[in-house]
Amino acid sequence: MSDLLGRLRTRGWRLTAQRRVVAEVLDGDHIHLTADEVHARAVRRLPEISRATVYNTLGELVNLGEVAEVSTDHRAKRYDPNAHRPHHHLLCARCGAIRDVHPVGDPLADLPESERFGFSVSEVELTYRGVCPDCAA
Amino acid sequence: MSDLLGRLRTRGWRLTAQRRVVAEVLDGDHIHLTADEVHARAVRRLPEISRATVYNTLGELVNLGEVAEVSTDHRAKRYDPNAHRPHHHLLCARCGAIRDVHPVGDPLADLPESERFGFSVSEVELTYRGVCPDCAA
DNA sequence: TACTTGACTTGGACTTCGTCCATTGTAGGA
DNA sequence: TCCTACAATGGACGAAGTCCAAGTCAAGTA
Repeated sequence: MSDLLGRLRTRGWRLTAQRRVVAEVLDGDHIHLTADEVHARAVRRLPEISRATVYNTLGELVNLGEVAEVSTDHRAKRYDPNAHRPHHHLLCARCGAIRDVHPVGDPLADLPESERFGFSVSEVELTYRGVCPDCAA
Repeated sequence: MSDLLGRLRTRGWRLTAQRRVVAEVLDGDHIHLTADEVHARAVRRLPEISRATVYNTLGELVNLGEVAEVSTDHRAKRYDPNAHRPHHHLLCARCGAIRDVHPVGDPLADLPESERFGFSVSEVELTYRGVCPDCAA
């Protein structure tokens, strides 16, 4: 995620105050925010920024592969700035907390040809569910 | 899923026309329906059934472990009556089609203790994404 | 069989998350 | 500095899902 802005500029991204702020918010250690949380934090730095712009910008960042969307069932989608290092997610069924995890092995290789039904499979998403230490206490 | 109704009755479920219809709809080969699709099909058999009842009933079936919820990112949740035989999903990024698949190996075992961060992990959900033969054509 | 009661259903209002669009603003090249 | 195509705005809209007060009914009891 570092030097995200530089990378985007070379791809022809027009650099506006709003986009800069959204990128900065994601770049913090506030990981896995919802769009509304991103908006709330963005507003602290740029009070006039609109929800629509936050959604637009997040959508573009996802398309560009700079940010990953995570659907957790816990209502709103979350945005994960750690899109460059492949990883999966571990989430707490009680409070919705998310952690990035790195399982060993390659789940893609575990899907035999006979189980692919003619699909060209390109991606795997692995979500572990459990109870986090705080909620277990 | 067979004899679902019998199983539910022994668990103290009150058997109403509405619940019976929802169970029947899921029991068909129409797999992975959204709540609205379930409602649409239920209405064909029982015109007065309300959306709220469909949502309630689906929620109960999920709690009882008879039906699994699948979040596909493609907007609405889908309901999978095949909850008794563990499996994962393969879905088409273009049209949203879903298939049940059975990868080899156990992804739970692939998450080392050091990557569990104190969570008690109990479940894994594995989603393969790709393009189905129809959409590739 | 009729009665009773607590569980179930209803439908409409409401909430949340997200998209759309016409208008206004502005980044960055000439 | 000026132009213009791209971006931002905000308010209306839409889809998915939840909530609730009032009415209904399954099934246990007599």
